[in-house]
Amino acid sequence: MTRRSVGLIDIATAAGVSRSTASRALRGEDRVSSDTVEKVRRAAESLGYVRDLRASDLASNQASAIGIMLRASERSFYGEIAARIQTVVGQQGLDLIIVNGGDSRDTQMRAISSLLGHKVAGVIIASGRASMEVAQYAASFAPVVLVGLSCSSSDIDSTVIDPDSERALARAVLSYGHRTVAVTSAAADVSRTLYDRAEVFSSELRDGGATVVDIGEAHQGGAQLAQAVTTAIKAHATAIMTGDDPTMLSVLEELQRRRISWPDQVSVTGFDGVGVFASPLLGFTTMRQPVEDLGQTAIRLVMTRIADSSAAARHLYLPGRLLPGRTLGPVPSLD
Amino acid sequence: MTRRSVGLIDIATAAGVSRSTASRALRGEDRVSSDTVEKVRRAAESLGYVRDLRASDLASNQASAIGIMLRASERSFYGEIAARIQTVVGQQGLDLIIVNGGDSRDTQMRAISSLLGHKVAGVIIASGRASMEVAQYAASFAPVVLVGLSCSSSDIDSTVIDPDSERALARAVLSYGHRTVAVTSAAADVSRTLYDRAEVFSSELRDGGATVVDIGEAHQGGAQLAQAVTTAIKAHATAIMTGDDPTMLSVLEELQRRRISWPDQVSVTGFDGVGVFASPLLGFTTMRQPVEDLGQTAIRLVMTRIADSSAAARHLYLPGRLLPGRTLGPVPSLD
DNA sequence: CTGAAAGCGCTTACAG
DNA sequence: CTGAAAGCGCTTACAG
Repeated sequence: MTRRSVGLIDIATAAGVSRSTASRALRGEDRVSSDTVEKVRRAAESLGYVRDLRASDLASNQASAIGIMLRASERSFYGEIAARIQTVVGQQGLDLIIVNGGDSRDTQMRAISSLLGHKVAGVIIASGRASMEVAQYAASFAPVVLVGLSCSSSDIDSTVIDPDSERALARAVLSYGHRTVAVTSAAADVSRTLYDRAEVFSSELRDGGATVVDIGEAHQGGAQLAQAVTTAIKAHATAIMTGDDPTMLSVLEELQRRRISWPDQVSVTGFDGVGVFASPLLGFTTMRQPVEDLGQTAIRLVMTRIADSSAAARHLYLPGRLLPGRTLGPVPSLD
Repeated sequence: MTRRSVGLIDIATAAGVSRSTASRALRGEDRVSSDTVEKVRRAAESLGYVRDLRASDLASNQASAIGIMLRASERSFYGEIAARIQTVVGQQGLDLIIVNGGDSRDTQMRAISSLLGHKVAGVIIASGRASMEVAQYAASFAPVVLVGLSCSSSDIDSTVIDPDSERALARAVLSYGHRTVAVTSAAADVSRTLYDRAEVFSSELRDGGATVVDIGEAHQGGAQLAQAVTTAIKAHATAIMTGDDPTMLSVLEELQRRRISWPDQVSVTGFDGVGVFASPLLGFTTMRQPVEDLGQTAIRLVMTRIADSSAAARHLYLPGRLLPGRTLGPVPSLD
């Protein structure tokens, strides 16, 4: 196993031309005789040449990658988004550098700096915990787009599910007659996304005449989750709306532990509806996020902004799709 | 929004030192007076300097990233692995460049070339469809480790679940009395992993006195899946062993469509057991892959090999954990 | 169509 | 402890 390091000089020599010409031939520029191109290509092929992208990008002042910051341990929703983005980015002939933002402002700052150090053409941030300060910092160096979390910045694009879809889910709960509804929430500085979502749920529920019970964070699992469920039960909530599917699953597991059945005793809804959670077999009532669209839109936004950095920021809302499922049902009749 | 481009010269000037000194101060080398370090750091801070990693790596002949090739649309198992790897890589102060290998040898070759062009310190391949030829090619340039798929190459490390765990799952099926078992398979050139797994299942089942019915590929869904289930039923199989959880889910959905219940009419097993599939609420009988260990081991292997490229290749097998679930049960009694 | 030369933004012996 | 200079592997005006 030889670790060769064949450079441009090597193939230029082999082809009997200058480095300049070799470079031009390899990059497929015109103004190079087809003979030369052929010779150079052949030499590159046989010597196993692979262009050093770092040097190439440096010399030509280009970027061959775009960066994405996410939280490795985040719910699969962001993972799905990342997968779509990866595909689209690849089709554009770019590479994806992925960094783990982690939970704190500091780790996110480091992650972003790393991305910027690689001189990425643009930065995509996909994490419910993203710090706006970090996003703003990144935006002073490169085009930034937020996906899966909204913002109103004038120089950061964003794309996120339409709040109307969140409201639609709340209305679905109302339509089954629920008038005391528990809603999981999150501290704004922990997850802006979950915080906002809880707000939207709550206001829509109240508008529909329901009493909303804030049962706090439940997405952490453990004692907090048990506490949240207890609070919901004590308040005689007939439905529990969670901010994402994993939380819904945890709630259901907790209910099962307590021998409380659904949807006859209590209804539960989730959010995201990606992967397994969308399975009709499992029958979860949830809102499917438009992951494909979100991913593609994110790339489109960042590409547009790379092309024209002075364009006004755009904030695009994409509709979700309600998955009816079987975890939401009518209010239990008082016997 | 100003797109600044502050270079080493700028901060050297601001600090009143040479670029050499500025560079050294920023890199935290000794032999620099603490005054100078302070001045330079301050200047860098205030000017918003971010070191160009491309230039830095180029000049110092170092690599600041490692690369991973996977298939974006692959089952979540690989996604989970990637997430763990991302975390560990970050802890090592490296960045992760992720490329989509796709299905064909050609797309994989391009993906790998791109990684090599970025001069990554090592390459991790995590895709059931990975071409060995491509892996071998990569290995002639950088340390390569395969994760989630086995190989016996002498210059490519690998880490994968222990086949004993696959056998254990087959024995669990046998222990419930099943003697006619359907097994999904895959063409070796489509997914080496699934192909091998089907082989292991089959041989263990036969050793246990069971008749094995090869019902072909079912992980594609659609007509092929329906056909596979039909074949299993016609052969009077009392259990169906699938190669991964998503396939198991598809099979269950198909069974439900046909009003066939489990495990009383037919048992079904999956494989991977990550994320939602491990939920006791859902109760799938599957084998949990040691994703955390696989991810960490992959990094460890690649790091070791970066440090000593002449080390003999290591192939590490990690044990899985049987998740009992409720999709596997006793053979239905003949009424 | 091709080549010599300057330069991309850094690092690092070498000399002081 | 610090600086001038060479060099990392490319690209690209500029001149021919």
